[in-house]
Amino acid sequence: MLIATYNVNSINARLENLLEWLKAARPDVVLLQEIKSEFNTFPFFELQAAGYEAKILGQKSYNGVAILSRHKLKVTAEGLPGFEDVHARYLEAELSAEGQVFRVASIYLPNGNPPYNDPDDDSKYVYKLAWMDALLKHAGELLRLRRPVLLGGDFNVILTERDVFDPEPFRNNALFREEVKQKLTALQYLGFYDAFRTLHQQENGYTYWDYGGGSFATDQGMRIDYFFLSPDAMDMLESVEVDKAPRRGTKPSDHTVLKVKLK
DNA sequence: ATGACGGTAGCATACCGA
Repeated sequence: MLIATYNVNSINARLENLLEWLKAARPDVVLLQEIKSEFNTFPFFELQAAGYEAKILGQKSYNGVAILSRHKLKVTAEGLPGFEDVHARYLEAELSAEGQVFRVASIYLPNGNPPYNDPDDDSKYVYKLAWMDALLKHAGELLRLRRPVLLGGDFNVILTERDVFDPEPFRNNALFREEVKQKLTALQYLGFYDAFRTLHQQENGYTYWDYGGGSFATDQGMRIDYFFLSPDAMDMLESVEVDKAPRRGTKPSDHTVLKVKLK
């Protein structure tokens, strides 16, 4: 059972890249973020031809999340339960595979910049913190299912100093401020595991490299895409890896794929 | 902190992102 997460930075701009990667990697489930598409512009037919059913929470121009699957999906939440949101950032579904019932969520956590040290505009950072509080609350509810739960996506948080090429310029950045690091750490105190870091202590695990300045070539990236697994999912974990192939080709997303393999 | 760079909307240039 192979489950991947990928911030595509527009599903339509990335369709060729995505189809090529699906064909090569043959994942069972893919969590997508920043599809930048609403229902009527989403490439359902192309993905279906590739073998994938798609459920989406779309939005015109910005944001938007989707779940692709080779197994039948049942949507369990469109948007974070209990949180009024004007953005399409959370889609959750249930699927049965290999005699197990899984719960997966595709998460596009708000960026939050500029942070509230900018007196002119604190709204985006305040929104990010509120969004994370709602995620923590709902994550606790998901744990009580006692099922394998996989929360995957672009969390827009650099968890620790080793998760970025140079922590210094980011000290006051909304991706690296103490409050957001604490809130994502709290997800782990609840009982979720940072799948990649649990299995890999040495690799940097970067999943994002800025388009500019040759940052991919020099590996000046950051680890901001994650899989957080419930204990029941963790028991099934076989491997986690960053797949850099989608970041290499022509017209790539600025993110790449993170994938987990379950027994 | 800012800009480079890419995507979207829509037709020139502004907004968004991490």
